[in-house]
Amino acid sequence: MAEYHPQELDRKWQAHWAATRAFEVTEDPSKPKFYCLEMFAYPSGHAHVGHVRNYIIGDIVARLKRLQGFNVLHPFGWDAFGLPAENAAIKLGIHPETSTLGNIAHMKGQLQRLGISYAWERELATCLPDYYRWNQWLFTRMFEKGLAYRRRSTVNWCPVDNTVLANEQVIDDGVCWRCGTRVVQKDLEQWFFKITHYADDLLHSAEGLSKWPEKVLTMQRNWIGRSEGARVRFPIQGIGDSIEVFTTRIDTIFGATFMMLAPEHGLVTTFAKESENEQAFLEKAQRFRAQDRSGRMTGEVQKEGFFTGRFAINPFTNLPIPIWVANYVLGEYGTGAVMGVPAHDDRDREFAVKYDLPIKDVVKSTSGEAVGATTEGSVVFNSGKYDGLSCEDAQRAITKEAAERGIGYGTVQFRLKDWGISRQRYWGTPIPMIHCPVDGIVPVPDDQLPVELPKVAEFTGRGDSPLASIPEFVNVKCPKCGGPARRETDTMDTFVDSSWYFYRFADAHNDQLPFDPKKVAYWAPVDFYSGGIEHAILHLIYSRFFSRVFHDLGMIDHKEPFTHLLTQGMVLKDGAVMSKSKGNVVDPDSMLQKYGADALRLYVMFVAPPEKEVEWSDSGLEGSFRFLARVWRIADQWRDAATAAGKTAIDHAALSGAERALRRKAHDTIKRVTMDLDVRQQMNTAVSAMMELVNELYAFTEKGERSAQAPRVAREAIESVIVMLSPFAPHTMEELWQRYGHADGINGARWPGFDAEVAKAEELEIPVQVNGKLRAVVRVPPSISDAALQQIALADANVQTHIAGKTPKKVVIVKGKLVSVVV
RNA sequence: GCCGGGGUGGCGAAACUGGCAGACGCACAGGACUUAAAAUCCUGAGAGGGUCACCCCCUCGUGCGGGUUCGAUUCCCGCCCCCGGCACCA
Repeated sequence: MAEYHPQELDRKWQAHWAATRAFEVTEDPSKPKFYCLEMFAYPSGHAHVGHVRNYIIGDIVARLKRLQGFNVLHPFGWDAFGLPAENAAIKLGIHPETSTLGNIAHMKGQLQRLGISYAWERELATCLPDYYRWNQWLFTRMFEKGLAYRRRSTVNWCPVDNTVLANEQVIDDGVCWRCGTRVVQKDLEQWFFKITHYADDLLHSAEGLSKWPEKVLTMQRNWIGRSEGARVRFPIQGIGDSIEVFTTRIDTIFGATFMMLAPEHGLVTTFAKESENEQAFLEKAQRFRAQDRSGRMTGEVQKEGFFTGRFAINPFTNLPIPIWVANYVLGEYGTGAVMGVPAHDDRDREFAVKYDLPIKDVVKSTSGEAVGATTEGSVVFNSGKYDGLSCEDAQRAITKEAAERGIGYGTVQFRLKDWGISRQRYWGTPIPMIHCPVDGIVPVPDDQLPVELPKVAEFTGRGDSPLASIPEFVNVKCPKCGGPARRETDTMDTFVDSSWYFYRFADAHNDQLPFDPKKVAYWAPVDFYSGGIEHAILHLIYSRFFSRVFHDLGMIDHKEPFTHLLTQGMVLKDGAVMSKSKGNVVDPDSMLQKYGADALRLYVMFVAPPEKEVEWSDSGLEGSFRFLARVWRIADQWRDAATAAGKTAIDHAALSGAERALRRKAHDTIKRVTMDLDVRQQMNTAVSAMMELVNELYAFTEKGERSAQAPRVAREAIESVIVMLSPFAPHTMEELWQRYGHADGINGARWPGFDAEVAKAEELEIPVQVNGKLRAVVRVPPSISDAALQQIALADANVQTHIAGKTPKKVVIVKGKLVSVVV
């Protein structure tokens, strides 16, 4: 009897897979392709079981698809740029490259010890020049197309990390997403990607992402935030200028009794100059701006404002209305100015009541009552010739008039903003631009790429871009005029790196282009993508943006990069997400030493559906180990007889009852597991189905009557389990497969098929209800007629008791399912 | 406030199209094996009750209250609670 020693099997088969390059692939047009990908990893140093769950999920899918005959691309890489490495350099004096490459080596070892079937030859790390040069290449393409541009803008500045943060990186109450410090405002020249160019497409194409979680799509829709409305210009009384507002409620424009500017609005300084006390005016506006990110987002801040001294003319009533500066008007949304309609907007009402501004009702319900902010079943009044129109009709008609008069137009406004990508940091992709006093901004020519990161020795943590303090880096010749010029010293947001790495995997070593379009055409889009829900907006919108950019560059023919998205649930320990600081991290390596890789893999798949959060349980892991040992033992017990029995056809009719039952269970299990994995994506129930079959095998071995064909039937059942379980427990199953006489390795095996006839039950157990309550279960052959079934059901003693001599009013028979008697 | 997802035994969960609620596992209990224990194999178990010698039988039970239906964890209406996201976007 062979003992089950999983650690030995882990070593043996991992060495075998590496030696035979078992998971390396090339394009093969004769086979259907499957691109299986897990979100690549930030090399923090150590992966805990919360991280590895994702890789295990992906590996189950990859191995399953291989068994089903697909040519499977399953690569892995490293999101290797980023702040933590640079912060460590400042603190500990270790160069980011040293720590990053060290962390990568360690984590790669962890993944290999789990037996994840990656095509390691395609491994990439974004911090290496042969990757980030293509960020730079793409940046210059986007610059040429006007998709990358520079502008001065107010940015979120983290005083601890000394860097600009994207709006998306400012979380909760206006704090830095990494360090939790309160963000302040600062004006800087910044590079932007024009993601808003694709806002409508990103929104509408989301409808077609049928295999994405609804939750993610909703988050993206909210993020893009499309609003239909109109822009209208209000002339300023006394000067030739005007103020443009955006509104979704132009039907209420006759009720606009004041106007508000965001504190950032360009006219604020103009109005300040003509005020009595310019200094005080500007200070008040400045105070509002400071509230901006911090207080304003929590809703704690009260609505506040002050009168500018100027009036605008409502172009529809022709009445003058006061222009105020208000703290609740956002500078970066719409035009930074809004019309105040206190009767039909809750916020404006609050403001008007506070400052005693006039309130004029212009919308009422069809029955004449006051309506607040609703449009449904409402009509406008007090609105001149538009009186009596529904809100929707009034919107159309008033927009039309505004357009005809040349003072406005219907438009669509998005909440989505262009993506600021400049970072004043060292450990990122240098932005490939040169500032020339003669030629202005000049892109670095392709043949001078990559712009390599210099190996600076000192990290001071000062606020400036570290690259700015390296003269050899900064001082260059202008590519156009050859004169002295300065290099751009900012680096790119690391989300740039992760927005297209999945295409690079299709052609990871190309040194002419980011990828060969033909290779990407074969592999892309990604068929199965899994990762954390925390990337629902940022990474997954940016990637959709980049795929559109590549599409418009003519390099790919699809627009959506990920066909099927799975957001895996976190693994909790003691009710909390695992983290080093909480000290509740479960280290996969210690689990591997105790139970082997397969038990861990099986456990995380069995404990719950993949998208669900789970609480870590040592005894649950032990249970999975017990199951694998059980499979091992039953396979070992039958091995000699089963392999001797060969693979001759089974004479089903000649089997004993117990053998037929086992065979039925085996075929039914294949059916269930195939459905669960393929159609329903429910790995946990697939595992429990296999557990049932193994239990049945034990019962059969213990006491089933056997014919000469018993070993043949056992072999069929056991080999089915070996193959179906191999994605979950590849090391153990490879070993058993070999022990059952297969020299070719389980990679060469085929997913088992099932015989629907054999899988069918020989006898059905039909529940019988009387007045909706279960009263009996009758055993009948599947071929039974309704009439015969009814007769048997009614003949049952307990059924008779509950019918109590009455005549059934109705008998419902659902074929193969149940009999329901109504009396 | 708005949007999304949930609420089923002691615990993780399952129930596919409206058809035997709780598969499978964990923990627990009992038995076999053992000098003993561990491991292993087998058995039991939603709660309550009846007959209790057994086979069985009955009532209740999927957050709460209604409804549709022969029949509801599943569909409809109205609530409660939990988790996640968004939140002055005009």
